[in-house]
Amino acid sequence: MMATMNKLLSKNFFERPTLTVCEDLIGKYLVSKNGLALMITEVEAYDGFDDKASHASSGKTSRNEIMFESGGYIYMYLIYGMYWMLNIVTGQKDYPAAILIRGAKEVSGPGRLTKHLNLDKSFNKKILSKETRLWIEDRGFYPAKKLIRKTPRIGVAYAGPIWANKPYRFVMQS
DNA sequence: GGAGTGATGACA
DNA sequence: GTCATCACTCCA
Repeated sequence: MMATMNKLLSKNFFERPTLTVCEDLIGKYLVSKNGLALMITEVEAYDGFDDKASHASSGKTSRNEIMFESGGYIYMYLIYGMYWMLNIVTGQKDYPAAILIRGAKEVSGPGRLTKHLNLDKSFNKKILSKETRLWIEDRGFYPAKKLIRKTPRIGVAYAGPIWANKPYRFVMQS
């Protein structure tokens, strides 16, 4: 009988195209050093210079500069003065892209997720790794692609109809 | 349906 | 320096 392998995803997993990484992230485990491991079930892509819903749509700023790095970095930002959003940078250097982790099997909602894992600004610009105390593992679970629903992103009406309606949200059916 | 909350970015 | 905005959550 084969033992279950928990494989820590390496940086090159995140250096691929954002939408591909989104689909592959569903069913992976977000693990923190305090022992919590949550199965990722909902993510959103923010991809490229032209994406009007992305923080990077108007160029590089001190807040979003980490989005321009190569994949595997953590981008944390505060929203509505209360909630930290956890994003994983994707793609190649100088191409701004990231994935918002919106929910897990055990915890739904991006703000609740970070509160549950005690994630805040201190994780910003760090790389996913055991040293950082936050990483993502492949635990051998691969959901059927037809169980991954693609929908428009949440809360991005400000981006205008074209970008608000892009099917950039990936949700695993429960 | 509506309020809370404060860092950030745009503009002057 | 000002000020509007916001990749959300909770309570009614």
